[in-house]
Amino acid sequence: MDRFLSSAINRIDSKGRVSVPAHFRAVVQKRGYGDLYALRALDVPALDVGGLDLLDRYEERIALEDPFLQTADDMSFFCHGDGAFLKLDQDGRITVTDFLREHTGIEAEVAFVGRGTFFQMWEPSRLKAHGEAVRARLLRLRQAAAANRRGESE
Amino acid sequence: MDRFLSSAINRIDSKGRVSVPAHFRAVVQKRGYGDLYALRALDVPALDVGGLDLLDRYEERIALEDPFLQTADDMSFFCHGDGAFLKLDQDGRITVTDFLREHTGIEAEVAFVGRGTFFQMWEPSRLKAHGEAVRARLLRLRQAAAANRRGESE
DNA sequence: TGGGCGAATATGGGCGTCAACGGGATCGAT
DNA sequence: ATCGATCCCGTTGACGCCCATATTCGCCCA
Repeated sequence: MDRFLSSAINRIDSKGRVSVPAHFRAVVQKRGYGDLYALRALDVPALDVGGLDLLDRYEERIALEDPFLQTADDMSFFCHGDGAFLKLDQDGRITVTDFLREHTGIEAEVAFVGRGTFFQMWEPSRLKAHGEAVRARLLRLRQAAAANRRGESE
Repeated sequence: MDRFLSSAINRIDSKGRVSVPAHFRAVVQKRGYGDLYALRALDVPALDVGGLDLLDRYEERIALEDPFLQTADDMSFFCHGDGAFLKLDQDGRITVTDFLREHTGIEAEVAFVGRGTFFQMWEPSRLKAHGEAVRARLLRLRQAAAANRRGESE
């Protein structure tokens, strides 16, 4: 398996370390990621974590912008400057720095969520709330679509 | 790694010196930069620091301007005249001169921010404010794009 | 089908190394 | 002689390395 799938919650120890789920570590190795890179997600209190190829996508996008306009600068600032390296120690743990805690609200536990080509880190209770909100939105969407279809057929 | 990534905050000592993050120093060496060159960023209170190829970028920009107009002259003055060399001592520190403090408001601490091909130096609290502004702009961009897509599909 | 064994994983903590930091010593220019 | 810049060394604290323990889960066998 070469994609980040499913989720897990792990505890942060007294030294501020947390184990990355073994399954994720296997994917990291299979994909040949040396270092992990974490970005603060734009609209949710979560971190997007992946290899450096995570940046490639952003850099391609930036290349489409006029490099002398503000937007290109903002994008570069966001992906180059507002990220952090997560170094796996040889037991497969990373240290949770203030940089990570600030954006996510993480304190004692971390929820790891697979997202295919990358994974996310959440504060568990916020993840739960977010998950419920996502389900509610999708449900409304589905019901709205059904209502439209009934309306059209009349 | 050959790009300037992530960020760090370091203290200025009583002699006015500050350590350039070890990770950045490694990139400097890998890129073969002898001296570092610092330019005052145009629209933010930050310094753009990199090798002399940093100038290439600005010179390309100037080349796009009509040499008979004032803008080209202004730009040349800005990038050729308004920069400073930063010499790394053998512990990897630079001295923070008034030239650097003036434009940035730096006093006791320096925030180093990777930007891919170069890095920036900020006064930490100003960096924080700027970062939030950038995120807000990017979020608006994202939401505007989502609204467009909905609009098209109707 | 239930119990127990063993491997893999999560977790806790001691220890060495390195980077950031502080300050004395040296050199040179004014 | 003084000031400033550079070198050099010692200290400190954070982080990575290593090993020990615990807990979970799957597997095998009775």
